Amino acid sequence: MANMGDWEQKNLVEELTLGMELAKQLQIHLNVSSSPRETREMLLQGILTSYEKALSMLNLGGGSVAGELHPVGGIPIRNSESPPSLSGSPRSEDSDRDTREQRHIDYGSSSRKSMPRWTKKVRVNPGMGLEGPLDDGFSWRKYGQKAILGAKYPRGYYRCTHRNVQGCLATKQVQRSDEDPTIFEITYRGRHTCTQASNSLPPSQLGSENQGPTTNITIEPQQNQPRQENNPHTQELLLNFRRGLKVITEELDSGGQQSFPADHTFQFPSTSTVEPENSSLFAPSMVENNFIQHSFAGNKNFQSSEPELTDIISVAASTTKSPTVGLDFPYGNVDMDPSFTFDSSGFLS
DNA sequence: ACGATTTGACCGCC
DNA sequence: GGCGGTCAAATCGT
Repeated sequence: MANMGDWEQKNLVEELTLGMELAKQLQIHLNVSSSPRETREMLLQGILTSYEKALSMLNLGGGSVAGELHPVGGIPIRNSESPPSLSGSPRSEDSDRDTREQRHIDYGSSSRKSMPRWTKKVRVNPGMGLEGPLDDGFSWRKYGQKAILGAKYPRGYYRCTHRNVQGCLATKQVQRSDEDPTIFEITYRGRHTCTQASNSLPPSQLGSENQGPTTNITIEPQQNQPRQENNPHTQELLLNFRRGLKVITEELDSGGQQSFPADHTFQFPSTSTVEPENSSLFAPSMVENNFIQHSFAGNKNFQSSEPELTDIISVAASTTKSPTVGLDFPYGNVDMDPSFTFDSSGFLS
């Protein structure tokens, strides 16, 4: 606490640095005719987001400049910790993407002391399944499930698979929204300290936990920081980004530790095609239709499918494997096979 | 056989 | 005391 100011400044710098990096990438892409427009737009979006965030930081409390982050609960924004590094919303880019995620910064509660915590909401398309949103690129292991007072659905507790091995304390909670069963709130706590997780990069590249093996975006940590905290937030965002998913930050709370953005670089392969990656987990069709961006909130229709969704989620959450290209699971295929079962509770059975 | 999931019990905080 | 979160034994799946 004493140094909040420092934090802010640091985050601000990081944000701006990220923006600069993106700008550089964009510059490169502008010179490459083969560079897909989409990529450029994404980069541009990232830059804008970065600026918006930076401005928000400067205006602290002033509501978001662009209106992207809303502290939950309408918080007076205390700048306490660090804002997400990259959270912005890659705008609502297109519409269709399968899932929509929203993140929230949770500034206030510091229940589990010290641990940064951020929540994101993920909407899943009912008929299709899981996928995307839930797969954040990390390997999670479910260690509990509990009915929450007032909540219609139970909350699932997950921790990093490498907890014992590498002491990674990252955990996450997945809870389905009562209101809109298609929405799941995923709260992350702590950051990954494991070498990484699920995504798996080839050993040679280890050190970067990003999920970027594939397609569009890759983040590369600096050498100095072999294992940096993986801020799920960011990480996921990037993941989604690369997948073309829509990510909206709603709530975040970070305890501040990371220096994330500054060290990463986005890389977009010129041809971003979405690919193999999706193939394993996301069927193309799913990817495209998975989400309807409207809000079908309130549809009771979905309710019928709730169980499925939940299952899906849990599965996805737990499995969290990373699809894709050959380098995916370092750990073995363990996580790969979700065989979900449905259960009335709506969670995994 | 190994590792993940399930589920009731236990623990700590409000 | 109640509730959320975690532990751990039993169970399940691969």
